Amino acid sequence: MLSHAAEDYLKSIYKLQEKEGKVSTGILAEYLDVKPASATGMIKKLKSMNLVKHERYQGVTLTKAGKAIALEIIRHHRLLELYLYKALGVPWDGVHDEAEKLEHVISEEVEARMDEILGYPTEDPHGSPIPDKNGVVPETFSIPMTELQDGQSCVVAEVSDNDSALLRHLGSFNLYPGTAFRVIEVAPFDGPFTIDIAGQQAVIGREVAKNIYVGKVNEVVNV
Amino acid sequence: MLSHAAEDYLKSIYKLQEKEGKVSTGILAEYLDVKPASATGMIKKLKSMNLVKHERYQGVTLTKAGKAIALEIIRHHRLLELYLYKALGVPWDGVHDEAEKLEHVISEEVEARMDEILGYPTEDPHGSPIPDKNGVVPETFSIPMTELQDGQSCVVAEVSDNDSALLRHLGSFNLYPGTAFRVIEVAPFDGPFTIDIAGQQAVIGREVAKNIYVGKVNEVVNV
DNA sequence: AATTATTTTTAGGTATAACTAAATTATAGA
DNA sequence: TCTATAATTTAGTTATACCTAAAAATAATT
Repeated sequence: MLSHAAEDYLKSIYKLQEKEGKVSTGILAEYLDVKPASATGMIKKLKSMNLVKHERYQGVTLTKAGKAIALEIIRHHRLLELYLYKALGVPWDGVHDEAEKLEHVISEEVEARMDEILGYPTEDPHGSPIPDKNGVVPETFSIPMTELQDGQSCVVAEVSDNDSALLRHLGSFNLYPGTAFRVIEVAPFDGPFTIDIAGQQAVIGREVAKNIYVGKVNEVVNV
Repeated sequence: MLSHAAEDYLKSIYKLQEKEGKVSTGILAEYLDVKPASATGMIKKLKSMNLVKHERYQGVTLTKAGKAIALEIIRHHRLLELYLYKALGVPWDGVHDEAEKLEHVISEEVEARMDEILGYPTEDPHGSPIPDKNGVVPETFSIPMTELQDGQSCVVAEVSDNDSALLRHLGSFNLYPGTAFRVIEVAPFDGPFTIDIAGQQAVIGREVAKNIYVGKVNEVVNV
C-alpha cells in the first residue's frame, strides 16, 4: 500500500511528464509545493518500489507500474469531480479541492458505482479526459488559447482545475468546456484577448488564456 | 486541525462514554486496537487541546469542545453510510468501512448536500441516530434483544455496524432495522433465541443477539 | 497490612514525510 | 579552461502516531 503523499508524487510526475518528458526534481518540488530535498527523498522511495526510473541530475520517469497507479489516482480524481458536480451539485470551482482529498480514500467499488450512475463518462467538469479502468486515456485534441489569432472561432475544450479563483473568473464569462467563442482582437506585444461569447464581449489576460485549451478552430473572415 | 487518529479517539471516547461514564485508558486502547501506551499518549495530546478531561487512573471524559467534534465525526459517518447505501447502492455490510475512511475527509459543504438529497434523515442504515448540524442526537428507545422473553413481538431498531460478517448474517434472515419478529423460544442457560420473521424461523445465538437492539416490545399470549 | 495482580504510565524505538543547511554536481559565461 | 551560478543531493532535525518493554501506581486478595 502506498501513502497519500506517494500517490500525489506519482500523479504529479505523470502530469509533468506529459509535457516535459523527463521531470526534474526542482520542477516536481515546485509543482507539489515542497522543498527539492523532500522530493529527492520521495523519489528514492518510489525508485526502491520500482515505480519510477531515476538517474541523479537526469530527472524522473514513471515505470509501467508507476504509470498505472498514477492513472488510477487521476481516474479517481476526475470521476469524483464529475460526480460531485452532477450528483451533489458542488460548484465547479469547488470540486477540485474536495476530489483531491477523496481520491486517496474511495474504494474501487464506490468508484464503479459512480461510474455507472454517471453513464461511463469520458470527461470531467473541466474538460479533462477520464482514464478508463484499464488506464486507457481518451484522446483529446486541443491547443492553448494563446495560439489563437484574430477572427478565429472555437470551442472551449479544457481548463485548468486547480485554481478556484480562476474558475470563478471563467464562470463569470460562461467560459465552460463546450462554450463557443470568437476572437475579436489579440492585442500586440503579448497583450490580452478580446473575445465574443454569445454576443457578450470579454477581455482575457494572457496568464488566464494559458489555462484555457480550445478545440475545433475555424478561420472566419471578418466583414 | 486535528489528525485522523485524534478524531477517531474522540469518536471512540464518546461511544464508550455513552455506556460506561468515564472511559479507562485500557478499555479505550482495546476498543481502538492499539496498545494502552499509545492511548495514554493521545489522551495527553487531546488534554493539552482541552478536548478531554483526564485524571491519571481515573479515566477520560470529553469536554464540551471534544464532544462537539466527536458528534461531528459521528454525523459524518452516519450520513455517509446512508448516502452510500441509498444513493450509490453500496451493500449495507460494506458502508461502514467506506464511511470510516471518508468521514475524516468530506467537507461540511458536501455533507450538507448529501443531507438535503437524503431529506434530512435521522437514522443510518443500521438504525443508529444521526446527530444534527448542532450536535443534537435524536433520542432512541431500544433494548438489547438479549432481554426479550418467550412470546414477545418487536421490531429491530438498531444493529452494530462494525462487523460486516455479522451484518451479512443478519441480512440472510432479513433482520434489518424496521423488521418485525416474534420470539418463539429462548433456550435455557443463556442459550440461543428461536424467532419467527414473517413466517420464517431463525436461530440467533446470544453473542449475535447482543448486537441487536429492539423497540416496540409487545407481549403476545401464545395459543 | 502485606502481597499479588492489574492497570497505567514512562522511556526508548520505528516509520513516514516534511524541513533546513551544507555539500556536491552540472551548466553556462567570461 | 576556469569560475560563478543554479540545480540536486546528502545529512541531520522535527513532528505525528504507532510500537515494546519496563517501571510505577492502584486495586484486590489473603
